[in-house]
Amino acid sequence: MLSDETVHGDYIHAHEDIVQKVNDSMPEEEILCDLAELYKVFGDSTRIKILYVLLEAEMCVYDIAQLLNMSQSAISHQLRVLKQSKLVKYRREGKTVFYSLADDHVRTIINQGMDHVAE
Amino acid sequence: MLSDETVHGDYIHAHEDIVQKVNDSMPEEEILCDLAELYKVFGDSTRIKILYVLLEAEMCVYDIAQLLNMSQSAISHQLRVLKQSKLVKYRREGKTVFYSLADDHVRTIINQGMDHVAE
DNA sequence: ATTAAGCATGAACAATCATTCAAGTGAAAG
DNA sequence: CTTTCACTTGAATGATTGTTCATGCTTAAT
Repeated sequence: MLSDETVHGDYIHAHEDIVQKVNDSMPEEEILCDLAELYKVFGDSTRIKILYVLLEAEMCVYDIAQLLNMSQSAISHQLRVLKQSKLVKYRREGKTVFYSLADDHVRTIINQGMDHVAE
Repeated sequence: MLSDETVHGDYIHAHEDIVQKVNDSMPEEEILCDLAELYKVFGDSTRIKILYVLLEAEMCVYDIAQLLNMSQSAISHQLRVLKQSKLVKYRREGKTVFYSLADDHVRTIINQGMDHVAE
């Protein structure tokens, strides 16, 4: 029986050493969830478009809405998500609110993704 | 009236020049949607964990399931998504199927995200 | 051929999410 | 103070999605 196989709990599997090795080098559960949350924000075409727009210039809500052919409410909702994830910041000027990218990190992440999409 | 404002269609807005500039430099709709689709795949904690596991070593479905404390079916479903997005590849050895990262691009994207999460 | 292990797949269900609609702020102008 | 503009917010709704459960497929061994 048992040649290179290992008994572990109730079942048998054949790669105990690998599982052990990987288990040691795994980051905390929470870190990985945060990472997934971050990517989830990028994983919507409306939000990607907004970020792409802001890649070029700071812009007010109404103009973003017009550029993307969407309601100003929809844009505002998504800007809220982007704001909560610290991907954009805003500044008020009279009645108008201007949004812009929070930092250059966002730029890097988007470009990285583009490389993969472009193949 | 109209100082630096511009009439455009039915409404008035104040930043025609910026809108024009951004509109010119926007990639095609389809490219941006592909980009969002890519990030959507990274935007799930189970899939991120799978990718992280494969970052260390190639591994069979059952072992991944055990490592993440999840059913083999759930893992298989997510591996299907990762496969369709060309993020992982597989190789068969007898009854066992070994999965591994498709290329080093995946590694780069994950590390990039980690930088942002770590702040 | 039968059986079992390892994995894939389809339907179903709960949960999450993006948009719309309607109503509510805050700032500036009359 | 009232109105208007730019934007925000909450509830509602339709769509998408991750997991489970049951079943089917592949390979190998008896």
